[in-house]
Amino acid sequence: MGRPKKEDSLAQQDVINAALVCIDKEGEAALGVNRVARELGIKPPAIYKHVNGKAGLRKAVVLNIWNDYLQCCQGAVEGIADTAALFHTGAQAARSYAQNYPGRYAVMMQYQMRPTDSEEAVIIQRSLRFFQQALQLDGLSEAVLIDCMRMVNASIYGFLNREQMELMTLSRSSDASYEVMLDALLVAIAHIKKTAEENSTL
Amino acid sequence: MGRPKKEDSLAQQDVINAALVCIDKEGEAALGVNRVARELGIKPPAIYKHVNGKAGLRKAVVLNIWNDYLQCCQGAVEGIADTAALFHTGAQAARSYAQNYPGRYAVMMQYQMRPTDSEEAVIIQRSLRFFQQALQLDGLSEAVLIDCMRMVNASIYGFLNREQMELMTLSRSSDASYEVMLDALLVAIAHIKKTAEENSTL
DNA sequence: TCGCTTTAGTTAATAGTGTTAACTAAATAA
DNA sequence: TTATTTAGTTAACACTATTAACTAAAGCGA
Repeated sequence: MGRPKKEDSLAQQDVINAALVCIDKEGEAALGVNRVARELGIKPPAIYKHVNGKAGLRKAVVLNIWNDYLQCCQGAVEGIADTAALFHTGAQAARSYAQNYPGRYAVMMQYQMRPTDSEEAVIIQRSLRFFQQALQLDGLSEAVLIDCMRMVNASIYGFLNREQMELMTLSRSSDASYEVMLDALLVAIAHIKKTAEENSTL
Repeated sequence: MGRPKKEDSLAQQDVINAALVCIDKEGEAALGVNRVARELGIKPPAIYKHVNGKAGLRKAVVLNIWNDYLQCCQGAVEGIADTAALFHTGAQAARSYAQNYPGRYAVMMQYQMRPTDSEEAVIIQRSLRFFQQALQLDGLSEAVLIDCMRMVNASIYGFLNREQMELMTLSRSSDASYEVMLDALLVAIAHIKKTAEENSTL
């Protein structure tokens, strides 16, 4: 049946890679059909043979970035035993990624993930699991676990976002503020666990 | 000299109001020259007589939303004395605004504020002052104060953002998680203050 | 080998965005 | 009244995303 593959023709991954180049060079706004086609040296309509328009391009690129990001973070914490060290290292890895690839980070975080989409749901699960395992929140009730995860995710995401928005202009080093926040979060988690235990044994 | 004002001609505030209507009806993407002109019943180029293109429109609308938002939050905490109650009420007001006006909140938060711009700098100062006074962090060193403010802002901003991204789909009530986080943040702040004191008296 | 089919790419066209320039008409100030 | 100012217009241009129709090359089966 016809023409299944040719060696030098473009694959979907080539389109994604070109999009990443665009994003790294020019930021989130460079993620568009026309701009990426220009990068590939083809005309815009040809992209539709590899990806489903702008929406499909965005989705494919976002999933790719998320996988890369999670792999980075997972790799950074490999082999660490101590909980606090694990958490700090993971959080630092996340911040490093955001600083090394600000465009990718912005694209990834601004994308509205849909738990209804099976591929995106997998990523959501993996990303939740990352800090969950880093914090070793095992023997907890469902509600307490969720509360802790929501707080940690919100705080770290929020900090990195405010930093990317260049809203950390005050004299104080943001590196130091981040470390202070991570320590404080561990205390906050301990507090959440403690009050939950108290309420359950009343 | 000519024609200073006419009663029924459009003013800049009319353009901003029309933009707010668009945003409330259709979300952040509706903030554009063409869409707003349609809402006003004029042709797109006429908007340039009142506002400096898309960038000027965005800026004017964002400043307007920020003022409205801060007024809302300030009004909510008026007359409250207890620190914890003040913080909780302020944080709840912020969340209510985000829930009542998701489009405005998205526009406001995605806008890259520039401390170099005098009008935007005023807003940044006011917004920082809000949680600072709500937490009554008076007798602290500059560094500790900044660390606390950065953590609180990051956590609250992050939580509201994750919520708007519809990433709080788990069974657990997000209202409850928010309350738990606010309590935990107060504990975290106390911890930051304490360790700072210990380090300074070593 | 010859053709048939598939497919990556093309051109052309449509609809939407933001923006500038040139013009019109009305309202005011002199 | 006359001159000036200005809110709005139309026309045009440069982008964006997208579809339809076409081209040409690659592979499959005969």
